[in-house]
Amino acid sequence: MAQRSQELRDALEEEIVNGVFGAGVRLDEQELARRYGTSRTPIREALMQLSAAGLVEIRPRRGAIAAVPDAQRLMEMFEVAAEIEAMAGRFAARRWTPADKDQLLAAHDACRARANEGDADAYYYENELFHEAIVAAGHSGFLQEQCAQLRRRLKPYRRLQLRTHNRVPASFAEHEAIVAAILAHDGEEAARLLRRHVLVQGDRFADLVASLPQLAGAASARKTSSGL
Amino acid sequence: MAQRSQELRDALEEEIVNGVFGAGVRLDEQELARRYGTSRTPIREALMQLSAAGLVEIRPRRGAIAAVPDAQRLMEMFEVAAEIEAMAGRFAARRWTPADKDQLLAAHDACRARANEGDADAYYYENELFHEAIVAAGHSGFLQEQCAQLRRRLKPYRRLQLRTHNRVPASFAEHEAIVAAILAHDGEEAARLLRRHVLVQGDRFADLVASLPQLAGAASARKTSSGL
DNA sequence: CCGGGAACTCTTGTATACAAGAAAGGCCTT
DNA sequence: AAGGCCTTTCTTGTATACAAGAGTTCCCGG
Repeated sequence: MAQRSQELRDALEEEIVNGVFGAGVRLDEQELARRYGTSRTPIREALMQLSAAGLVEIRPRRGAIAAVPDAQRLMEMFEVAAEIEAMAGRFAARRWTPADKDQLLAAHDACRARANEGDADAYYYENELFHEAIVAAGHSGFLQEQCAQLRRRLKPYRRLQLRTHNRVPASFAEHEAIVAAILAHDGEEAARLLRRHVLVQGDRFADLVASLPQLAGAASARKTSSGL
Repeated sequence: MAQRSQELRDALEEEIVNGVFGAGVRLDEQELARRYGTSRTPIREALMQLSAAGLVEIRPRRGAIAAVPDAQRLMEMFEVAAEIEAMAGRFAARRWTPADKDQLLAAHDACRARANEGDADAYYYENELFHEAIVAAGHSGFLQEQCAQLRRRLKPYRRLQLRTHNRVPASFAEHEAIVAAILAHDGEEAARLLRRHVLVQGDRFADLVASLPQLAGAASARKTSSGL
């Protein structure tokens, strides 16, 4: 059973990632403590963890602010995410086992079902499982953690992408090719396809940025100075 | 001027990364507080940050233990590090500016000088700058941070590698090819070369593991913190 | 002689008290 | 009236006090 400070960390992360706090908003410890019905101590511990994860910036003696990424940084994150997923695909192509194959195909079929229904939100969920299946087939716990962390931070922006551009049919078609490459043990091809697949969302990102005032004006979100 | 808890975070990170605490050793808050001449509060906040960074594991109500990676995980980390550096190379090949080129060549020349002197430790230092120059040329602040974080954690193992296998001449030769590929804007080639370059250290890692009893048997929690 | 359980101890988790720096606002000077 | 300095207040950072769960030990029963 997680301690209070861990629950708070998750709750705060959720709120920050979902943009409940605007870019650069000050996170007052007392206010948060009141809001969550606890003392400042667990709040501080949660903020420390989030600071290490890059979700908040802590300026000594001057409080914590939500480190909402600006457009530039978001692009960089998408770019890295694409490469990391590609890496996972390369690993998966080399190392998949029959069990991994079953998982992958099951996830792929689930995507097909949701795609045919045309439900973007449902597809998004199955899409996540599909990508997780690829990562799992890579058999690298460390890579899995890195993926999960990055994915959590990009989650709201990704979901937005799928919905606004109605990418679902194209996304599913790309999945088809990715599965084929992985099962054929063609790591390079799988990596290339995955890179493009994930990056498409970032490529069109410039359009999205223009439509999101909160992002366009996010000049105050600065690089995290956390050494971690 | 960093706060106490930030200094403590760095100090503890340093000690953990350098293996002052053996694998799985319990980090007693009171003891650490005594040792650093402070109260438990900043210690706890430092541990929280390190937990988010993956350097310690916090088990609820049961204290924190040093999360020293075992051989398997270390391999995974090397593997991911290799891919990430490769990614940086691909970016660099696409985006380098004349200033980046100067930096890269300067770092490369410094490596040459140290390699000719045959000083492995000095070479190791310049080698780090060389790789940092590549990452910088990729012009992605996010990637830069990811690299820095991973590199810090692998640092002690990497240095060990260069010294024990006398890889310096080979390493420098590989640098030569990498520089050429980047300056020729050949991202794929740069990535391929970098992946191999970094991974060599991991490939031979099995040998190293066998020679380090503290790693080979790291599954059990031992109190001998006098290691290395 | 060994296993189970209850009391005890020790550590962690949380709240509160206190110290010290930062922001804000008023007052005095020019 | 404007600008700078001082004071005041508010927030963060650290220490300590307290609560509660986990581990340990020791006794008792089988």
